[in-house]
Amino acid sequence: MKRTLSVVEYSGDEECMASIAKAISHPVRIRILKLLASQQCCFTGELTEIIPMAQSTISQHLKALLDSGLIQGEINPPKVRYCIHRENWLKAYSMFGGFFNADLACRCDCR
Amino acid sequence: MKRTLSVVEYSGDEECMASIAKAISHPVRIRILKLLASQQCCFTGELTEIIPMAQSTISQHLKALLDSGLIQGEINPPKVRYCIHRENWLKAYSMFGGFFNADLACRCDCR
DNA sequence: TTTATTAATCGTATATTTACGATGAACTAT
DNA sequence: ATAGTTCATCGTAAATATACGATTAATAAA
Repeated sequence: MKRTLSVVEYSGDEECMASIAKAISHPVRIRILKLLASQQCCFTGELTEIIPMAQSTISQHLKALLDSGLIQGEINPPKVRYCIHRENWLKAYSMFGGFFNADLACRCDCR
Repeated sequence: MKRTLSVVEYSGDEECMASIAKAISHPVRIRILKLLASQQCCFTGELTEIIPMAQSTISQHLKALLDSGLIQGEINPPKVRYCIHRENWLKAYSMFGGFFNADLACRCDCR
């Protein structure tokens, strides 16, 4: 992309919110998170049985979730066990909670 | 994209979460929402003064936010006034709140 | 009527995302 | 050693996202 205007600088919070939002911006990643969170399959390979997608695609989505910090993986040869990353999950909870807090929601008088 | 496997079906909730997450998956859209929510510039043109990006790009991001339902626009010629969409904002609040609810966060015993 | 202002939309270039199959690495079991 | 299992990574094709400048549409002001 051309960027002839000055590059916009964002705050750490803005970058962080955006990157977590991006991690959950695909329905299959939401499903994976729900499955992990509800403990239906902390053990991994099950995901590829439950979700009708190529194994490589699931793996790619898991990597995206790992990179976001929302999950963690534990190698348990030859399997890998994925879990919600509790600490970051709670951070996300408060971050989104703060962002969508009702008090912030438009104090203006449009309609 | 090739899709030789069966197409994955998602729930309405999954689709909805994902589409709102996608709307806030770019830091400039988060900034716009914060500006609107904090009432610093409900009146629009100010955004293009505050944010160093081409007017067409800002407009494009506003459209994305409109499509997500998180904001609404009121034509007030020759200007347009944007606002948080209160009702959908509250929906998003409870949706994300429910999703990231601490109780769901990994009941498994990894580490 | 002409000109100015505001904001959307068009056209376009580039980057990123998403999906797949194929392959490779790490480890188990035979 | 050989074969099997599990999962990540590579290569690639197609779709989508992101940025820009140019243009257009709608309205107000002159």
